[in-house]
Amino acid sequence: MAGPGRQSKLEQAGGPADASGVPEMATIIGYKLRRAQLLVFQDFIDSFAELPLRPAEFSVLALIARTPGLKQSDIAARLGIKRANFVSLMDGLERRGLAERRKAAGDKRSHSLHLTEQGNRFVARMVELWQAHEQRLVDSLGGAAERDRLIALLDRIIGAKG
Amino acid sequence: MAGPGRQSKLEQAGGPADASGVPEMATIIGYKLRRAQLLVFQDFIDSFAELPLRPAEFSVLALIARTPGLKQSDIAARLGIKRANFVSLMDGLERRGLAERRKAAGDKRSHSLHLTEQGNRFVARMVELWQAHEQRLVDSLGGAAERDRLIALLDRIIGAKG
DNA sequence: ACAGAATTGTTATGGTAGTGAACTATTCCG
DNA sequence: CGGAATAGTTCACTACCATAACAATTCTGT
Repeated sequence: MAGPGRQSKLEQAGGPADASGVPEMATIIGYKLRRAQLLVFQDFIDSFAELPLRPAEFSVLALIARTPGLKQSDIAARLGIKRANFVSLMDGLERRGLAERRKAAGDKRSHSLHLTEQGNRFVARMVELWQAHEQRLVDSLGGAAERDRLIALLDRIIGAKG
Repeated sequence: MAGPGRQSKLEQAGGPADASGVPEMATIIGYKLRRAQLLVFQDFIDSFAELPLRPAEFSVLALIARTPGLKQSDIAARLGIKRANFVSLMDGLERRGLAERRKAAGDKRSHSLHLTEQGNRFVARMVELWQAHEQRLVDSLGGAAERDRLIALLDRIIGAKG
């Protein structure tokens, strides 16, 4: 708690800190993470000016495309979306004719989710736009190897939660 | 656009994709970034249950502590906060007696921002709690070297925007 | 010096997400 | 069968972010 004079024990968790230990924002993981994420999402939004599509909608369509027939709760849970919030999201996709709820076979409570024909065409174009966006990111990182390293590091933070 | 049968040109930007090119969420940079950021912020919030303090407030206090006397617009701009939204944020810190607006010397329009005495004590405790949080993150990453690698990769995405 | 442009802080307002509680219909289970 | 659990939905509430407008002040060019 005293003034200056010692400097050995600093630098354990945070990066450069001033005499009082207050960290510089540039060295804080959460801060950098947030800034990077906002920029990536903005680039995503810009990339999809033509469609348009928000990140959450993209993830829902991609998941339905890969695993059609899952019920709403499953899709929502896999994406970390509360089922209450998922309703209006799915309403929007249905209103646009991209996806649809079907009465699930065995369970009259649940809906199984599928793409429509139009949804399939939409997803094809969506994937093209996404690839351009993702390629831009990979380039900024310096290559696919760096992309993999970044994903691996983020996975360590995310841990078992997949 | 045809069916299966070719596979050479895939894997340019995105990771594993199915036959139609739809990416798996686990390989998407923006998705992982968002998930990791949400988890980090949640851990931050939990770490500050005792104070309590939100990430944006933390960043403002840390910046004022390191560079007292800056005017509102400067602090807001450095943190990427619109000055309109900064007002209520600063109101809260002032109401809690942690920071204060002083009439700037040369310019009667602007306010220079400073910590109060209580604010200094608060920041000292805040830094302790933050270090525990950050240490937890560094541990999950596998060490300080991995932290540095992550920051470096995120900086590539952020680019010149600091 | 003075008029017009720019800056600072502020208010008001709207949009978008995300949360928890409560409700209906249905299914599960003892 | 009857109570507990589940799926989807609605609702009220909050947090956050953006834009536009405004008053006070400062800057700038002539």
